[in-house]
Amino acid sequence: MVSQTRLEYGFNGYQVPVFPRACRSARVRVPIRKTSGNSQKRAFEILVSVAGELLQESKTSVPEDQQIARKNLVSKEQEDERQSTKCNISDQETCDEKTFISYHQIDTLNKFSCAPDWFNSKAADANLKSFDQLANVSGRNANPSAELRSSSLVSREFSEGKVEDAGTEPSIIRTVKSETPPLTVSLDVSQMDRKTPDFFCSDSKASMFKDWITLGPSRHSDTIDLVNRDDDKKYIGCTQAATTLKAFRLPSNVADQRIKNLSSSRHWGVSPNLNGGASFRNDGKRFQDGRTSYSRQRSKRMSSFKRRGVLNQRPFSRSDRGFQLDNRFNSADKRSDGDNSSAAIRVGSSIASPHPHLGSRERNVKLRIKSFKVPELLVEIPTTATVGSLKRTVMEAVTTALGDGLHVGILLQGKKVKEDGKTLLQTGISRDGKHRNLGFMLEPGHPQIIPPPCLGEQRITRHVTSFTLEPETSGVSGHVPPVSGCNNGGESDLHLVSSLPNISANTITLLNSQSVLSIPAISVGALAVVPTHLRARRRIRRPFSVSEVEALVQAVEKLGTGRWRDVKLHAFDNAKHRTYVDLKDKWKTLVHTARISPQQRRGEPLPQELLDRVLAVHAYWSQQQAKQLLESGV
DNA sequence: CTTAGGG
DNA sequence: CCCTAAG
Repeated sequence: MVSQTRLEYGFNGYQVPVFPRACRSARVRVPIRKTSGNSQKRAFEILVSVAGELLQESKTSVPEDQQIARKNLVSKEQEDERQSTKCNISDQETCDEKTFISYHQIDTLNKFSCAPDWFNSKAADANLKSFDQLANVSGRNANPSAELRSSSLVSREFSEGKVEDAGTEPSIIRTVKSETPPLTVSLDVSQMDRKTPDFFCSDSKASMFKDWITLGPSRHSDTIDLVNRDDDKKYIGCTQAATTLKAFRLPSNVADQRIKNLSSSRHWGVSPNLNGGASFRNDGKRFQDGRTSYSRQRSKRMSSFKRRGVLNQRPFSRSDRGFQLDNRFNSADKRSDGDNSSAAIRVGSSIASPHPHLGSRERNVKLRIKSFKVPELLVEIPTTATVGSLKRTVMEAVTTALGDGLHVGILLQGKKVKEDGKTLLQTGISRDGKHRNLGFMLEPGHPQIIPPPCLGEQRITRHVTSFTLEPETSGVSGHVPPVSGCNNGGESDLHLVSSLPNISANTITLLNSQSVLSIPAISVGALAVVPTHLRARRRIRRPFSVSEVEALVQAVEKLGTGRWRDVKLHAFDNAKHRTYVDLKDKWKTLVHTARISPQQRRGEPLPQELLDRVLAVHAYWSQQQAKQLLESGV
């Protein structure tokens, strides 16, 4: 059985791995497995292709030390380049169910830049080469930092029918565009052929979400089955019936090195030259993988700036997940709902019935996501940086873009469907015979209009977004191997089942372009001014699943409160994203939840039995604590 | 680094 | 979830 590598994510020839968050942490292994196994549990991939354009060249010269830093960076990059040529993804792609790729072992970025031959030699390189040349030129002009704005083109493409770059300045982007047929994002299984360099480049060829996504009420429960239509193909997959698409992050061990060279920022602005340190943390690193680095980063973060106070008035505090909205959005004041501040997923929906003989109830709704758009990125990279670093930088920007806080919104005939509890039938999504405009949106979790933080010319914007499709999982996440990479507590009721392949293009209906507005561009001078390492990112919110709560309660029953590290070790050792502080916090909220009325509770409803246990356990250990206090006092 | 609590 | 003071 030939394996289809799922590591190859198109991205203007660059691969953009989008992995479940759990897979990002160090020592996490991601399986490449055949779909012949458990066909009920498949993973998604998102293909991201980002085109860009050269915005402007910075006129500020760069301090000496930065020059040096850049120099180092270059040499490092060159070294990386050399290594990267060796790696070949195909080495891993032949893995079977039992085969894992350990990102721990992989020199991550290099590996991910391990592209098929066509990539390393062909279009992408050519494109990037032009940037390189241009960069060198501008470098001579004492313009060490040119800004490259990577913009997603999908929206425009779709709304205008073609890609139209209004820009007049000769930019490398044009080169890129010319050689790289426009298209932005694709989630495509059938086109994953690595021998098809342009699969992500042409919207005709690479219909983005080639797979049908079947939305249908599960017969069994609310569990979402993610099924691939083709059992012969391989996947990087979750082992659970859950899917999560999130940004990839470096393994912490590599990260430390990388961070110095690469801007691995969650922010769109990426400036390796300024980057003196980590701009992100690895999950779990705080107390597990990087005992040293955590303190290092921590102290760095703390010593540098009190970031909430110094950098801006309210720089990113609550707005971590918010998009930077431009004026029209500000004035629109869509605070209540984030309809505007969303990236759009265009969906061709065909309410086809695979089984005409079945009653309408049992029919599945097949939905095809034609494409989706990634919010505009801004990338800054020194002109002395290598092509390879550019690749990586853009890649990181994109993966970061997909990394956090994005929710999926559903649009039906231009209207946002918010009733997560309703069935598709009730909503009308399953109405057969009529092709309805159906759209998906990537939207910030908590839409907020953020007043542009102005700090002279230093305006920072961060778009921390993610595309998460995560149904419930069955197992206790603390007990499942990280391989699953799927986390729980999906808030979406999406039932994603990729299924039948053949979709005629004419079944595709495009969204009303007014329904989905794109993320506005960020002003040029606004980004990449403040060193990214000064900013830390808030971790994405990951609601505890019922299973996790069960595990937590059980552990606390056994260990008591106040031993959160032990609790962590006992019940959540494998859940790298759950720190003992998290567990402690969760317990806190659990106790609170158990006390309030069910009507006031939010999130996935917890079994009353569980909450009762919480109260009982809490009472018990509180009493124990009191006793001990008394004894020690006396 | 862990705990405990406030935010 | 984040941040911090304390231990």
